Amino acid sequence: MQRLLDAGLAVFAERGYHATRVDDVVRVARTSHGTFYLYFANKEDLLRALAVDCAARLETLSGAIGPIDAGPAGFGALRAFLADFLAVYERYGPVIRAWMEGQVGDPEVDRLGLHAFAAIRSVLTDRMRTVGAVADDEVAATALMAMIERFSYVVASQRLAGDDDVVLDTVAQIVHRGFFGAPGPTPA
Amino acid sequence: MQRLLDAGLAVFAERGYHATRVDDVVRVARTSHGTFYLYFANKEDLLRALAVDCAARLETLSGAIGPIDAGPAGFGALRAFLADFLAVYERYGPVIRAWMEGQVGDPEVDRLGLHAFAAIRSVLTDRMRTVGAVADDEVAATALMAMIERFSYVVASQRLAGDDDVVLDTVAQIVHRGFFGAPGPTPA
Amino acid sequence: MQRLLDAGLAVFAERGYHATRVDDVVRVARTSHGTFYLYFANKEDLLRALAVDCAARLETLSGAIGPIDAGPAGFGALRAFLADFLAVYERYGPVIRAWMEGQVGDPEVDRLGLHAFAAIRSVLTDRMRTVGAVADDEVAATALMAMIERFSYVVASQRLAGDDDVVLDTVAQIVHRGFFGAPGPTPA
Amino acid sequence: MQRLLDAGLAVFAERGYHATRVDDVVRVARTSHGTFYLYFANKEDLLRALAVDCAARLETLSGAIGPIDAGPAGFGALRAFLADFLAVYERYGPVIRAWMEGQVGDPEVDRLGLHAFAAIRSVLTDRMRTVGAVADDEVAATALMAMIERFSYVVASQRLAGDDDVVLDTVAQIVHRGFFGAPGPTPA
DNA sequence: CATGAATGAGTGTTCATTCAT
DNA sequence: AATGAATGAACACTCATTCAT
Repeated sequence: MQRLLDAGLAVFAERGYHATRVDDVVRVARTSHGTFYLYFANKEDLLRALAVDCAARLETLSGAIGPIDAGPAGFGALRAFLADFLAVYERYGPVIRAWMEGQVGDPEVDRLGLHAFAAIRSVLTDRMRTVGAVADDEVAATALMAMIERFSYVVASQRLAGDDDVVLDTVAQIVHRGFFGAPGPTPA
Repeated sequence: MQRLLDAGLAVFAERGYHATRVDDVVRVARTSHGTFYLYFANKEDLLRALAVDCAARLETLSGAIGPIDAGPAGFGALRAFLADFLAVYERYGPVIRAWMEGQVGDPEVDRLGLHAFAAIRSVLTDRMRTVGAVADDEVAATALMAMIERFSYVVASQRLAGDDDVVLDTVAQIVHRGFFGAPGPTPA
Repeated sequence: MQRLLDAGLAVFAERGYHATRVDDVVRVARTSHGTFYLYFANKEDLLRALAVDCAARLETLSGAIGPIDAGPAGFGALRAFLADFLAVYERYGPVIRAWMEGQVGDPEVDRLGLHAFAAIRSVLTDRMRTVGAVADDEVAATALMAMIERFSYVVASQRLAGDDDVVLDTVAQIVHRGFFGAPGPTPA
Repeated sequence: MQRLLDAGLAVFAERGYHATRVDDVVRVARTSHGTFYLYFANKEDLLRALAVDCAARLETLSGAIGPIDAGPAGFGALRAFLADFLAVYERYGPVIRAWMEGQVGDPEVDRLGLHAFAAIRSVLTDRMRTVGAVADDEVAATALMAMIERFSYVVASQRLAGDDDVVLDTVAQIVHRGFFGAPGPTPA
């Protein structure tokens, strides 16, 4: 049931996965405990369902990453990817955080996360492979994902003052230069 | 008491803060429940004590950050800072993760984390202010901290294959170039 | 819920408030811990609920006290009040004892008790004020309540051998004469 | 050890027997847990020791009760007894309350209390037996003791406003008239 | 399909008691 | 005799899960 999925995301976002009680989800979804267990085997299963949705969204997103090179077009592609990722994070933040924090305990949830992130990392390393400007592509891609996740977190939770566009520009700039050594577009 | 602090870090690292039972900590420390509550008011209080220690370590660390400029000396200072942070993370990872994941609920723990990270961010933005190469210093410092924390996590949890030196070089390179636009030392 | 209230009274009566474990109440009520906490926030809350009921019963009772004078009618009114109080005590003894022993720690329970007893004391002093035969009305009313509570206790707990009617007569006699100096009805 | 006995009385008086922790007693007595268990087998044993002392005091007191008749001399004897009892209560209140509330669980404590009170009741019924003015001597004595205990409690805990002499007079008056039907001394 | 009262295993916390020093 | 750190059994309370309606 859609209302339960939405409620789950809302409560996970507010309290975190471990601290949310099924009771909270049920109350926010304006339904009953019985109904919850009609659609989900248990609390973990709700997260699993959300993880499936999120993974699908990220799949689409990673398929749409354009070639990232040292020039302005590459910068644009990178910035677009960051913006897309942020959009997914705004809805599926709790799922992505559960993946990054890696302590849910459910192997299926972990698997979905590892798979989704591996796909993105693989596309990114592929798109940026030509450069060879960094010592280790795998490390670079991991660091990049970490940075993107955190930046999405601080933006999504409004812990970072400032206009979203400037934030996106700044992060894209750092990443672009970090990976290509190119100066990138001059900051406004 | 030292045994309890060590056990706390070990179990928090393995299971995560929410999932660790006092019973686990007590078993690892080879002591009893009674003894635990002799030294700590409750589970949160153990994390608080660890947070105090960790904050002190980070305080020292942030005081030792040298000037970071576009040249090789700046690169060295940055790499040294990353290495130092990683060393702290290797012990206090669970505390730092609790801070980043921000869902412990104890205001004192939060305060310690915010304070410690603000100190580091402030030193970093100060040391790197002259450059003016990024659109927003605050955003840059936040993104930087996020990246450092995640990179420490993947290194500390051995989720990243590869020699630590190469990892440090790669991350330092990305960061240095990202913030200064300089090519940095040629990767080996 | 009614079963829990009854079980609470039964176990409080048998073991005393402090010594009763929630487990006892639950076992007597033939229900589970979960159900207990569904209806009551904690053990104190159960006592509180009982205290509310008891206070209501005493409220009714104190409203029904007739004018108590030196004559046979006054004696009858007093005896009737004692009998009524005893009836309430037979069910709510543990609550009344908790009030008299005054060591529950819950301000709301204390408030209910003080209020209920103040109401009775106030009616009694009012009804008996005309006499002026005692040095201090407030002291007299307090001593009277104490005597009534204890007498109820020993009767309710069968610690006093003898027919209830004789006991009632004896106490009413002592009280009536104590307050009015009148000989009262000749003991049978 | 005397300091432990004193501390026990102090803490029992403040918190009640069930709610006092050995730790409190030890802290007030400025000694250690080890020392406590050097002198007393357990917490109950402390109460038992205090009960022995209190019983001895009451023994003395009950031996000193003079003949109580309807005249002024009887009133004086009664008032003197009340004053003596109050003096004992001021120190041993917690013990007497433990006896009256009858829920300590230790048979020896109960036995001491029952014995001490039985002695007083027996002396009182003996001293007042000649009168024959009440329906049941045993009931009368029980009610009397109850009244005395409560009156001592409210006086000792300063829950009753007013000069102690007036309180003593009032209670003695009520009791004297209650048991003898005599008007007693005119209140001042 | 939907409900929500009932359940009880699991966990945090307390505190009387012990014993090595 | 005195200490106080250590113990663990006992208890209060929570919350994911079930099932009769």
